[in-house]
Amino acid sequence: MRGAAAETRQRIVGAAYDLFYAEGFGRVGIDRIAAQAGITKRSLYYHFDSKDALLAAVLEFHHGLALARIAEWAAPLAAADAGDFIDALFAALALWSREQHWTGAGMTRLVMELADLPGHPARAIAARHKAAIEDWLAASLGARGAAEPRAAARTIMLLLEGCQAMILIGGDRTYAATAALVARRSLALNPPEPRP
Amino acid sequence: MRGAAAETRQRIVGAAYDLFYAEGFGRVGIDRIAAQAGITKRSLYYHFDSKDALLAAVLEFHHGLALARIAEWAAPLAAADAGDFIDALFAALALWSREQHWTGAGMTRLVMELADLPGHPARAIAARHKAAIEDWLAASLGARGAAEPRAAARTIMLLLEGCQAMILIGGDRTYAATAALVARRSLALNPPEPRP
DNA sequence: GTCGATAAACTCACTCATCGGTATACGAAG
DNA sequence: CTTCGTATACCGATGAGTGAGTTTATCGAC
Repeated sequence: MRGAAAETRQRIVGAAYDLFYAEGFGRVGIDRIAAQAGITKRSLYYHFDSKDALLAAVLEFHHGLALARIAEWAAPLAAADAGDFIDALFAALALWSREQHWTGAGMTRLVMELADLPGHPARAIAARHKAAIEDWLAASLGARGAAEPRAAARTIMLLLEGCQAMILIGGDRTYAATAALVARRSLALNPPEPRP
Repeated sequence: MRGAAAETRQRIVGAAYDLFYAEGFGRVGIDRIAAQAGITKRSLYYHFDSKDALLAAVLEFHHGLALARIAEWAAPLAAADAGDFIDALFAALALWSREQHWTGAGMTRLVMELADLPGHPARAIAARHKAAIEDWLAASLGARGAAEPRAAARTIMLLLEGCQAMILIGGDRTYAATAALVARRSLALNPPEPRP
Protein backbone atom coordinates (compact mmCIF):
# COMPACT_ATOMS: atom_id res chain seq x y z
CA MET A 1 0.00 0.00 0.00
CA ARG A 2 3.00 2.28 -0.05
CA GLY A 3 2.32 3.81 -3.47
CA ALA A 4 -1.37 4.19 -2.92
CA ALA A 5 -0.97 7.73 -1.64
CA ALA A 6 -0.38 9.17 -5.08
CA GLU A 7 -3.39 7.34 -6.43
CA THR A 8 -5.58 8.53 -3.57
CA ARG A 9 -4.30 12.06 -4.05
CA GLN A 10 -5.21 11.92 -7.69
CA ARG A 11 -8.66 10.57 -6.86
CA ILE A 12 -9.20 13.52 -4.52
CA VAL A 13 -8.01 15.98 -7.15
CA GLY A 14 -10.28 14.37 -9.72
CA ALA A 15 -13.31 14.55 -7.46
CA ALA A 16 -12.56 18.14 -6.50
CA TYR A 17 -12.02 19.04 -10.13
CA ASP A 18 -15.42 17.68 -11.12
CA LEU A 19 -17.23 19.41 -8.29
CA PHE A 20 -15.39 22.74 -8.47
CA TYR A 21 -15.91 22.86 -12.20
CA ALA A 22 -19.59 22.04 -11.92
CA GLU A 23 -20.54 24.26 -9.00
CA GLY A 24 -17.69 26.61 -8.25
CA PHE A 25 -15.18 26.75 -5.43
CA GLY A 26 -17.19 28.34 -2.65
CA ARG A 27 -20.32 26.28 -3.00
CA VAL A 28 -18.55 22.92 -2.78
CA GLY A 29 -17.66 21.71 0.69
CA ILE A 30 -14.78 19.52 1.71
CA ASP A 31 -17.18 16.86 2.95
CA ARG A 32 -18.70 16.41 -0.47
CA ILE A 33 -15.31 16.15 -2.14
CA ALA A 34 -14.22 13.52 0.36
CA ALA A 35 -17.45 11.57 -0.14
CA GLN A 36 -17.10 11.74 -3.92
CA ALA A 37 -13.51 10.52 -3.64
CA GLY A 38 -14.65 7.68 -1.40
CA ILE A 39 -12.62 8.64 1.64
CA THR A 40 -13.21 10.52 4.88
CA LYS A 41 -12.59 14.17 5.37
CA ARG A 42 -9.75 13.45 7.74
CA SER A 43 -7.95 11.46 5.07
CA LEU A 44 -8.37 14.32 2.65
CA TYR A 45 -6.69 16.61 5.15
CA TYR A 46 -3.88 14.12 5.43
CA HIS A 47 -3.10 14.70 1.76
CA PHE A 48 -3.87 18.42 1.56
CA ASP A 49 -3.25 21.10 4.14
CA SER A 50 -6.32 23.16 3.33
CA LYS A 51 -9.10 23.71 0.86
CA ASP A 52 -6.99 26.38 -0.80
CA ALA A 53 -4.08 23.98 -1.18
CA LEU A 54 -6.42 21.46 -2.75
CA LEU A 55 -7.66 24.13 -5.12
CA ALA A 56 -4.11 24.89 -6.17
CA ALA A 57 -3.52 21.22 -6.93
CA VAL A 58 -6.75 21.05 -8.90
CA LEU A 59 -5.77 24.06 -10.97
CA GLU A 60 -2.34 22.67 -11.76
CA PHE A 61 -4.04 19.46 -12.83
CA HIS A 62 -6.50 21.39 -14.95
CA HIS A 63 -3.70 23.42 -16.48
CA GLY A 64 -1.90 20.33 -17.75
CA LEU A 65 -5.11 18.69 -18.86
CA ALA A 66 -6.29 21.72 -20.81
CA LEU A 67 -3.00 22.20 -22.63
CA ALA A 68 -2.94 18.53 -23.57
CA ARG A 69 -6.49 18.75 -24.85
CA ILE A 70 -5.97 21.76 -27.06
CA ALA A 71 -2.78 20.24 -28.46
CA GLU A 72 -4.72 17.08 -29.28
CA TRP A 73 -7.54 19.15 -30.76
CA ALA A 74 -5.14 21.10 -32.97
CA ALA A 75 -3.31 18.04 -34.28
CA PRO A 76 -5.58 17.53 -37.33
CA LEU A 77 -5.25 21.22 -38.16
CA ALA A 78 -1.53 21.15 -38.82
CA ALA A 79 -2.03 22.06 -42.47
CA ALA A 80 -4.72 24.70 -41.93
CA ASP A 81 -3.92 28.32 -42.63
CA ALA A 82 -4.42 30.95 -39.96
CA GLY A 83 -7.92 31.91 -41.11
CA ASP A 84 -9.19 28.33 -41.14
CA PHE A 85 -7.52 27.75 -37.80
CA ILE A 86 -9.47 30.64 -36.31
CA ASP A 87 -12.73 29.43 -37.80
CA ALA A 88 -12.12 25.98 -36.39
CA LEU A 89 -11.31 27.48 -33.01
CA PHE A 90 -14.58 29.33 -32.63
CA ALA A 91 -16.55 26.50 -34.18
CA ALA A 92 -15.10 24.25 -31.48
CA LEU A 93 -16.11 26.80 -28.85
CA ALA A 94 -19.66 26.88 -30.19
CA LEU A 95 -19.80 23.10 -30.11
CA TRP A 96 -18.33 22.95 -26.62
CA SER A 97 -20.87 25.46 -25.39
CA ARG A 98 -23.67 23.16 -26.51
CA GLU A 99 -22.71 20.58 -23.96
CA GLN A 100 -25.29 20.09 -21.30
CA HIS A 101 -24.46 21.85 -18.06
CA TRP A 102 -21.77 23.84 -19.88
CA THR A 103 -20.55 26.53 -17.54
CA GLY A 104 -17.76 28.19 -19.47
CA ALA A 105 -14.07 28.20 -18.70
CA GLY A 106 -13.27 26.98 -15.22
CA MET A 107 -10.27 29.24 -14.73
CA THR A 108 -12.16 32.37 -15.68
CA ARG A 109 -15.07 31.53 -13.42
CA LEU A 110 -12.71 30.87 -10.58
CA VAL A 111 -10.93 34.20 -11.01
CA MET A 112 -14.30 35.95 -11.00
CA GLU A 113 -15.27 34.10 -7.84
CA LEU A 114 -12.03 35.22 -6.21
CA ALA A 115 -12.05 38.65 -7.84
CA ASP A 116 -11.65 40.44 -4.52
CA LEU A 117 -8.68 38.32 -3.47
CA PRO A 118 -5.87 39.31 -5.86
CA GLY A 119 -3.28 37.69 -3.61
CA HIS A 120 -4.90 34.26 -3.63
CA PRO A 121 -2.54 31.56 -4.97
CA ALA A 122 -5.22 30.38 -7.39
CA ARG A 123 -5.16 33.74 -9.10
CA ALA A 124 -1.49 33.38 -9.98
CA ILE A 125 -2.03 29.91 -11.39
CA ALA A 126 -4.94 31.11 -13.49
CA ALA A 127 -2.88 34.01 -14.81
CA ARG A 128 -0.08 31.66 -15.80
CA HIS A 129 -2.59 29.36 -17.44
CA LYS A 130 -4.10 32.10 -19.60
CA ALA A 131 -0.66 33.33 -20.54
CA ALA A 132 0.29 29.81 -21.62
CA ILE A 133 -2.83 29.57 -23.78
CA GLU A 134 -2.02 32.89 -25.38
CA ASP A 135 1.54 31.77 -26.02
CA TRP A 136 0.28 28.60 -27.62
CA LEU A 137 -2.10 30.62 -29.80
CA ALA A 138 0.67 32.96 -30.90
CA ALA A 139 2.91 30.03 -31.79
CA SER A 140 0.09 28.30 -33.65
CA LEU A 141 -0.77 31.41 -35.62
CA GLY A 142 2.85 32.22 -36.34
CA ALA A 143 3.43 28.72 -37.67
CA ARG A 144 0.44 29.19 -39.96
CA GLY A 145 1.77 32.38 -41.46
CA ALA A 146 -0.01 35.07 -39.45
CA ALA A 147 1.79 38.39 -39.79
CA GLU A 148 1.71 39.52 -36.16
CA PRO A 149 1.04 36.38 -34.20
CA ARG A 150 1.36 38.00 -30.76
CA ALA A 151 -1.16 40.74 -31.54
CA ALA A 152 -3.45 38.21 -33.19
CA ALA A 153 -3.25 35.94 -30.15
CA ARG A 154 -4.20 38.83 -27.87
CA THR A 155 -7.17 39.64 -30.07
CA ILE A 156 -8.34 36.05 -30.07
CA MET A 157 -7.97 35.77 -26.31
CA LEU A 158 -10.21 38.80 -25.94
CA LEU A 159 -12.77 37.31 -28.27
CA LEU A 160 -12.64 33.87 -26.69
CA GLU A 161 -13.20 35.23 -23.21
CA GLY A 162 -15.88 37.62 -24.39
CA CYS A 163 -17.59 34.89 -26.32
CA GLN A 164 -17.78 32.56 -23.38
CA ALA A 165 -19.16 35.30 -21.17
CA MET A 166 -21.79 36.37 -23.69
CA ILE A 167 -22.91 32.82 -24.42
CA LEU A 168 -23.15 32.03 -20.74
CA ILE A 169 -25.07 35.19 -19.94
CA GLY A 170 -27.52 35.29 -22.80
CA GLY A 171 -27.47 31.73 -24.12
CA ASP A 172 -26.90 33.06 -27.63
CA ARG A 173 -24.29 30.89 -29.33
CA THR A 174 -24.20 32.97 -32.50
CA TYR A 175 -21.66 35.17 -30.75
CA ALA A 176 -19.12 32.48 -31.64
CA ALA A 177 -19.65 33.14 -35.34
CA THR A 178 -19.47 36.88 -34.76
CA ALA A 179 -16.23 36.46 -32.86
CA ALA A 180 -14.75 34.29 -35.61
CA LEU A 181 -15.64 36.92 -38.17
CA VAL A 182 -14.08 39.70 -36.13
CA ALA A 183 -10.94 37.65 -35.53
CA ARG A 184 -10.60 36.78 -39.20
CA ARG A 185 -11.05 40.37 -40.28
CA SER A 186 -8.62 41.60 -37.70
CA LEU A 187 -6.11 39.10 -39.02
CA ALA A 188 -6.75 40.06 -42.63
CA LEU A 189 -5.65 43.58 -41.81
CA ASN A 190 -2.21 42.18 -41.10
CA PRO A 191 -2.04 39.87 -44.09
CA PRO A 192 0.54 37.08 -44.00
CA GLU A 193 3.49 37.14 -46.36
CA PRO A 194 2.49 35.32 -49.51
CA ARG A 195 4.02 31.88 -49.35
CA PRO A 196 5.78 30.47 -52.46
CA MET B 1 -43.27 55.31 10.77
CA ARG B 2 -45.87 54.20 8.29
CA GLY B 3 -43.89 54.97 5.18
CA ALA B 4 -40.44 54.09 6.46
CA ALA B 5 -40.45 50.71 4.76
CA ALA B 6 -39.32 51.98 1.38
CA GLU B 7 -36.41 53.83 2.91
CA THR B 8 -35.34 50.82 4.96
CA ARG B 9 -35.73 48.58 1.95
CA GLN B 10 -33.49 50.84 -0.05
CA ARG B 11 -30.91 50.88 2.74
CA ILE B 12 -30.86 47.08 2.72
CA VAL B 13 -30.51 46.99 -1.07
CA GLY B 14 -27.69 49.52 -0.88
CA ALA B 15 -25.80 47.56 1.75
CA ALA B 16 -26.31 44.28 -0.13
CA TYR B 17 -25.21 45.93 -3.36
CA ASP B 18 -21.96 47.11 -1.82
CA LEU B 19 -21.18 43.77 -0.25
CA PHE B 20 -22.25 41.57 -3.16
CA TYR B 21 -20.29 43.70 -5.56
CA ALA B 22 -17.19 43.65 -3.39
CA GLU B 23 -17.16 39.99 -2.38
CA GLY B 24 -19.70 38.12 -4.48
CA PHE B 25 -23.05 36.62 -3.66
CA GLY B 26 -22.08 33.39 -1.98
CA ARG B 27 -19.42 34.75 0.31
CA VAL B 28 -21.61 37.46 1.86
CA GLY B 29 -23.97 36.35 4.60
CA ILE B 30 -27.34 37.81 5.48
CA ASP B 31 -26.06 38.76 8.92
CA ARG B 32 -23.40 41.04 7.49
CA ILE B 33 -25.86 42.73 5.17
CA ALA B 34 -28.25 43.35 8.04
CA ALA B 35 -25.46 44.72 10.21
CA GLN B 36 -24.27 47.00 7.42
CA ALA B 37 -27.81 48.26 6.90
CA GLY B 38 -28.14 48.89 10.64
CA ILE B 39 -31.03 46.52 11.27
CA THR B 40 -31.46 43.00 12.56
CA LYS B 41 -31.58 39.94 10.39
CA ARG B 42 -35.19 39.38 11.28
CA SER B 43 -36.10 42.83 9.98
CA LEU B 44 -34.33 42.09 6.72
CA TYR B 45 -36.50 39.03 6.33
CA TYR B 46 -39.50 41.21 6.95
CA HIS B 47 -38.68 43.12 3.77
CA PHE B 48 -37.34 40.26 1.64
CA ASP B 49 -38.51 36.67 1.47
CA SER B 50 -35.08 35.18 0.90
CA LYS B 51 -31.51 35.91 0.01
CA ASP B 52 -32.34 35.20 -3.61
CA ALA B 53 -35.18 37.69 -3.56
CA LEU B 54 -32.83 40.28 -2.11
CA LEU B 55 -30.36 39.51 -4.87
CA ALA B 56 -33.04 40.08 -7.48
CA ALA B 57 -33.84 43.47 -5.95
CA VAL B 58 -30.15 44.36 -5.88
CA LEU B 59 -29.76 43.46 -9.54
CA GLU B 60 -32.76 45.51 -10.59
CA PHE B 61 -31.27 48.41 -8.66
CA HIS B 62 -27.89 47.89 -10.29
CA HIS B 63 -29.52 47.68 -13.72
CA GLY B 64 -31.11 51.09 -13.37
CA LEU B 65 -28.00 52.59 -11.84
CA ALA B 66 -25.70 51.27 -14.56
CA LEU B 67 -27.89 52.51 -17.39
CA ALA B 68 -28.11 55.94 -15.80
CA ARG B 69 -24.35 56.04 -15.38
CA ILE B 70 -23.51 55.16 -18.96
CA ALA B 71 -26.03 57.67 -20.23
CA GLU B 72 -24.41 60.32 -18.07
CA TRP B 73 -20.98 59.21 -19.22
CA ALA B 74 -21.98 59.43 -22.89
CA ALA B 75 -23.56 62.88 -22.63
CA PRO B 76 -20.35 64.82 -23.45
CA LEU B 77 -19.78 62.52 -26.43
CA ALA B 78 -22.90 63.56 -28.32
CA ALA B 79 -20.87 65.03 -31.15
CA ALA B 80 -18.25 62.27 -31.36
CA ASP B 81 -18.16 59.98 -34.38
CA ALA B 82 -18.39 56.22 -33.98
CA GLY B 83 -14.64 55.70 -33.95
CA ASP B 84 -14.00 58.28 -31.27
CA PHE B 85 -16.92 56.92 -29.30
CA ILE B 86 -15.33 53.48 -29.30
CA ASP B 87 -11.96 54.85 -28.26
CA ALA B 88 -13.58 56.75 -25.42
CA LEU B 89 -15.44 53.62 -24.37
CA PHE B 90 -12.36 51.48 -23.97
CA ALA B 91 -10.38 54.34 -22.48
CA ALA B 92 -13.09 54.63 -19.84
CA LEU B 93 -12.87 50.89 -19.22
CA ALA B 94 -9.11 51.13 -18.77
CA LEU B 95 -9.56 53.99 -16.33
CA TRP B 96 -12.31 52.17 -14.45
CA SER B 97 -10.13 49.09 -14.14
CA ARG B 98 -7.47 51.15 -12.37
CA GLU B 99 -9.76 51.73 -9.43
CA GLN B 100 -8.56 50.09 -6.29
CA HIS B 101 -10.36 46.84 -5.52
CA TRP B 102 -11.76 46.82 -9.03
CA THR B 103 -13.41 43.47 -9.60
CA GLY B 104 -14.92 43.79 -13.06
CA ALA B 105 -18.54 43.85 -14.03
CA GLY B 106 -20.83 42.76 -11.24
CA MET B 107 -23.43 41.16 -13.49
CA THR B 108 -20.87 39.04 -15.32
CA ARG B 109 -19.27 37.89 -12.11
CA LEU B 110 -22.62 36.97 -10.70
CA VAL B 111 -23.59 34.92 -13.74
CA MET B 112 -20.29 33.07 -13.49
CA GLU B 113 -20.93 32.41 -9.83
CA LEU B 114 -24.35 31.01 -10.69
CA ALA B 115 -23.18 29.36 -13.91
CA ASP B 116 -24.61 26.00 -12.91
CA LEU B 117 -28.04 27.43 -12.09
CA PRO B 118 -29.48 28.55 -15.44
CA GLY B 119 -32.96 28.79 -13.96
CA HIS B 120 -31.98 31.21 -11.20
CA PRO B 121 -33.97 34.46 -11.37
CA ALA B 122 -30.76 36.46 -11.23
CA ARG B 123 -29.64 34.93 -14.51
CA ALA B 124 -32.67 36.30 -16.34
CA ILE B 125 -32.11 39.77 -14.92
CA ALA B 126 -28.46 39.71 -15.95
CA ALA B 127 -29.39 38.58 -19.46
CA ARG B 128 -31.86 41.43 -19.78
CA HIS B 129 -29.26 43.83 -18.48
CA LYS B 130 -26.64 42.84 -21.02
CA ALA B 131 -29.21 42.97 -23.81
CA ALA B 132 -30.13 46.50 -22.73
CA ILE B 133 -26.49 47.56 -22.81
CA GLU B 134 -26.09 46.09 -26.27
CA ASP B 135 -29.24 47.88 -27.44
CA TRP B 136 -27.90 51.13 -26.05
CA LEU B 137 -24.59 50.55 -27.82
CA ALA B 138 -26.32 49.84 -31.12
CA ALA B 139 -28.41 52.98 -30.81
CA SER B 140 -25.38 55.07 -29.87
CA LEU B 141 -23.35 53.74 -32.79
CA GLY B 142 -26.21 54.10 -35.21
CA ALA B 143 -26.73 57.71 -34.19
CA ARG B 144 -23.04 58.30 -34.85
CA GLY B 145 -23.17 56.98 -38.37
CA ALA B 146 -21.99 53.38 -37.96
CA ALA B 147 -23.00 51.29 -40.95
CA GLU B 148 -24.22 48.16 -39.16
CA PRO B 149 -24.85 49.28 -35.62
CA ARG B 150 -26.25 45.95 -34.40
CA ALA B 151 -23.27 43.96 -35.63
CA ALA B 152 -20.91 46.59 -34.27
CA ALA B 153 -22.64 46.49 -30.88
CA ARG B 154 -22.26 42.71 -30.74
CA THR B 155 -18.58 43.02 -31.54
CA ILE B 156 -18.06 45.62 -28.88
CA MET B 157 -19.92 43.58 -26.29
CA LEU B 158 -17.60 40.67 -27.02
CA LEU B 159 -14.58 42.88 -26.65
CA LEU B 160 -15.82 44.60 -23.50
CA GLU B 161 -16.51 41.31 -21.76
CA GLY B 162 -13.27 39.80 -22.97
CA CYS B 163 -11.36 42.85 -21.91
CA GLN B 164 -12.70 42.80 -18.40
CA ALA B 165 -11.92 39.13 -18.05
CA MET B 166 -8.38 39.47 -19.36
CA ILE B 167 -7.60 42.50 -17.21
CA LEU B 168 -8.96 40.81 -14.13
CA ILE B 169 -7.09 37.57 -14.79
CA GLY B 170 -3.71 38.91 -15.80
CA GLY B 171 -3.75 42.47 -14.52
CA ASP B 172 -2.67 43.70 -17.94
CA ARG B 173 -4.67 46.81 -18.79
CA THR B 174 -3.17 47.17 -22.27
CA TYR B 175 -5.84 44.76 -23.45
CA ALA B 176 -8.17 47.76 -23.42
CA ALA B 177 -6.13 49.46 -26.11
CA THR B 178 -5.96 46.24 -28.11
CA ALA B 179 -9.73 45.86 -27.84
CA ALA B 180 -10.29 49.45 -28.97
CA LEU B 181 -8.07 48.88 -31.98
CA VAL B 182 -9.90 45.69 -32.93
CA ALA B 183 -13.27 47.38 -32.51
CA ARG B 184 -12.23 50.36 -34.60
CA ARG B 185 -10.87 48.19 -37.37
CA SER B 186 -13.92 46.00 -37.34
CA LEU B 187 -16.03 49.13 -37.71
CA ALA B 188 -13.85 50.53 -40.48
CA LEU B 189 -14.64 47.46 -42.53
CA ASN B 190 -18.24 48.61 -42.55
CA PRO B 191 -17.51 52.27 -43.19
CA PRO B 192 -20.25 54.76 -42.45
CA GLU B 193 -21.86 56.70 -45.27
CA PRO B 194 -19.87 59.88 -45.80
CA ARG B 195 -21.78 62.68 -44.19
CA PRO B 196 -22.23 65.96 -46.07
C1' DG C 1 -59.19 65.73 21.52
C1' DT C 2 -58.37 61.38 23.44
C1' DC C 3 -58.77 56.42 23.64
C1' DG C 4 -58.22 51.77 22.22
C1' DA C 5 -57.92 48.73 17.87
C1' DT C 6 -55.06 47.59 14.04
C1' DA C 7 -51.50 46.74 11.20
C1' DA C 8 -46.79 48.06 9.93
C1' DA C 9 -42.05 47.85 11.25
C1' DC C 10 -38.92 45.94 14.04
C1' DT C 11 -36.12 43.02 17.72
C1' DC C 12 -34.41 38.91 20.59
C1' DA C 13 -33.43 34.48 20.75
C1' DC C 14 -33.55 30.54 18.56
C1' DT C 15 -33.54 26.43 14.93
C1' DC C 16 -30.91 23.05 12.27
C1' DA C 17 -27.48 22.31 8.77
C1' DT C 18 -23.03 22.93 7.13
C1' DC C 19 -18.65 25.18 7.05
C1' DG C 20 -13.30 24.37 7.34
C1' DG C 21 -10.44 22.10 10.30
C1' DT C 22 -8.70 18.86 14.16
C1' DA C 23 -7.63 15.39 18.39
C1' DT C 24 -6.99 10.87 18.85
C1' DA C 25 -6.81 6.24 17.95
C1' DC C 26 -6.38 2.11 15.01
C1' DG C 27 -4.74 -1.11 11.28
C1' DA C 28 -1.31 -2.37 8.06
C1' DA C 29 3.22 -2.33 5.85
C1' DG C 30 8.10 -2.12 6.16
C1' DC D 1 8.50 -0.55 16.58
C1' DT D 2 7.87 3.12 13.64
C1' DT D 3 5.70 5.33 9.80
C1' DC D 4 1.98 5.86 6.63
C1' DG D 5 -2.71 6.21 5.79
C1' DT D 6 -7.29 6.00 7.25
C1' DA D 7 -11.49 6.33 10.35
C1' DT D 8 -14.59 7.99 14.23
C1' DA D 9 -15.99 11.70 16.45
C1' DC D 10 -15.65 16.07 17.45
C1' DC D 11 -14.65 21.54 17.47
C1' DG D 12 -16.29 26.51 17.26
C1' DA D 13 -18.06 29.48 13.77
C1' DT D 14 -21.26 30.65 10.54
C1' DG D 15 -24.89 29.65 6.98
C1' DA D 16 -30.06 30.74 5.85
C1' DG D 17 -34.24 31.06 7.85
C1' DT D 18 -38.08 31.48 11.96
C1' DG D 19 -41.40 31.83 16.16
C1' DA D 20 -43.08 34.81 19.15
C1' DG D 21 -43.30 39.06 21.09
C1' DT D 22 -42.63 44.48 21.15
C1' DT D 23 -42.76 49.21 19.57
C1' DT D 24 -44.94 52.84 16.76
C1' DA D 25 -47.82 55.32 13.63
C1' DT D 26 -52.40 55.87 11.88
C1' DC D 27 -57.38 55.63 12.18
C1' DG D 28 -62.25 55.15 13.61
C1' DA D 29 -65.19 55.79 17.70
C1' DC D 30 -66.83 58.63 21.07
